Amino acid sequence: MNTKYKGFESPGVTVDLSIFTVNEEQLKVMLVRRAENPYLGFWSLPGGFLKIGESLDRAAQRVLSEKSGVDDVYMEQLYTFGEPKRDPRSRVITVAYIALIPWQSLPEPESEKITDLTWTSVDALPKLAFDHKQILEYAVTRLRAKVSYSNIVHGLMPKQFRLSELQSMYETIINDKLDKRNFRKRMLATGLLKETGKKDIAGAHRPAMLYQFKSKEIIFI
Amino acid sequence: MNTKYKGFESPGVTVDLSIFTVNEEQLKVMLVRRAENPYLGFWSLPGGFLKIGESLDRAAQRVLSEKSGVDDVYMEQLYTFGEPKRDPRSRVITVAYIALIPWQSLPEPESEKITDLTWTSVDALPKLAFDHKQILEYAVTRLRAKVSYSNIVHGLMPKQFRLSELQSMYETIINDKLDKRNFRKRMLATGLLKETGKKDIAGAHRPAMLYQFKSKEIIFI
DNA sequence: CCAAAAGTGTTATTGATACACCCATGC
DNA sequence: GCATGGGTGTATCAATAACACTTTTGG
Repeated sequence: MNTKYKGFESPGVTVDLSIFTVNEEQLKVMLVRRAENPYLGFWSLPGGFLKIGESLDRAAQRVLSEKSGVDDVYMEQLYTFGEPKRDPRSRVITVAYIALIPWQSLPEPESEKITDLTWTSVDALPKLAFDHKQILEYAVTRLRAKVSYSNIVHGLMPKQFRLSELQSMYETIINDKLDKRNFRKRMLATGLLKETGKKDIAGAHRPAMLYQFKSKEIIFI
Repeated sequence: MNTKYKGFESPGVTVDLSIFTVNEEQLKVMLVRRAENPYLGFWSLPGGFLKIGESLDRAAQRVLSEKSGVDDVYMEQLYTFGEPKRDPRSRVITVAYIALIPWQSLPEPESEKITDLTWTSVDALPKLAFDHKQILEYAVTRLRAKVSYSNIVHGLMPKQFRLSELQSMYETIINDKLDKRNFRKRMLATGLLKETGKKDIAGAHRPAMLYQFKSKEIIFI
């Protein structure tokens, strides 16, 4: 039931998050299984109602933190979806956000929760509740576009990484191969990276220099 | 007063529009004078409450049409602003839109309305109600950015125009001078324009070819 | 003939792309 | 010594930027 506000019926307001990570060379998104109607049992984007004293960003942070157990990750508002019939119960508009979490930052899942939360490749999505498929497609489009004109991948990388890992991150998201020499040249030319002095000695091969981003800033390139 | 929805108090939802036009080589935005509290008498962005059966886009269209008398112009969602204190009465979130209207498409203002609606240069803004200054700054930033990587200026041009008028439009928005030869070369190279065959013979100078956009599509360049 | 805006090409610079081999390590 | 990934430079091509004069008209 919607209620009157200043003579206008007031819609419900939610936030919904497309929380991305990259693992096993796949772009994955967090889905949660709905525990109530409508769409009981369907997978959906994590979300929740806006609390009355809470900013939109803060509501998104709250949902992120509740579901992922992490905080202090890259997040941005995506778009606001407000078709009248998008929620069959009553009028609900949703402010969609994108969040990025490095796979290495995710806490181990508690085994009991494992059936109602999952990380799914964006190329193998199940049926989703509401208009969440549309929202997610929009989020993936934005993410893919932004990768090519910003250093937004920062939000998906661990603190320290090899350049080959960074390249793999780009390749996974844009779904294309890049030239190694050109990639390294371009990345180092941005001046956004610094060597850590450490070397990664895992594996039977020449050790790799580890890099990190100089700053958290997301910059258009 | 906000009211409960599913156990959550539900905020009010409005749409607010930054409606731009260009005239006298200035980027101008429509402001309306508030006729009620809060901010009685202040200038503000045109806006209104979302009606319960209405999509967000449609609400924005309605406001646009009511205030400007035009329809069928370029419009896009900008961002959703939801700080808890942005409206002193109670919780209201607003979905902001950008709209572009060619100056030539605007109907003549009726003289009685002239005191509560104005087109103001974005470089000479009065104090605005609510957080409308912040919203408008964000809108201007988006518009300026988008001009350089899309043909969004289409939304501000009349049906037919000289290339020098198109160049002037770009220069006004990005607030910089462009090289005439390079500009014309680049514009024609996009393939988005076509000659109309007509010539503009106004003024004591060589007549100019008139061009128009082949399609309404906004394209990233 | 003068003022005003229209129209037009070439060169230099910069950035993007294509491409193949040697290096350091673990086993 | 071999398999694995790390690391490096040059040549070509494409896009962008800089730059000045002639043309057509009205008055």
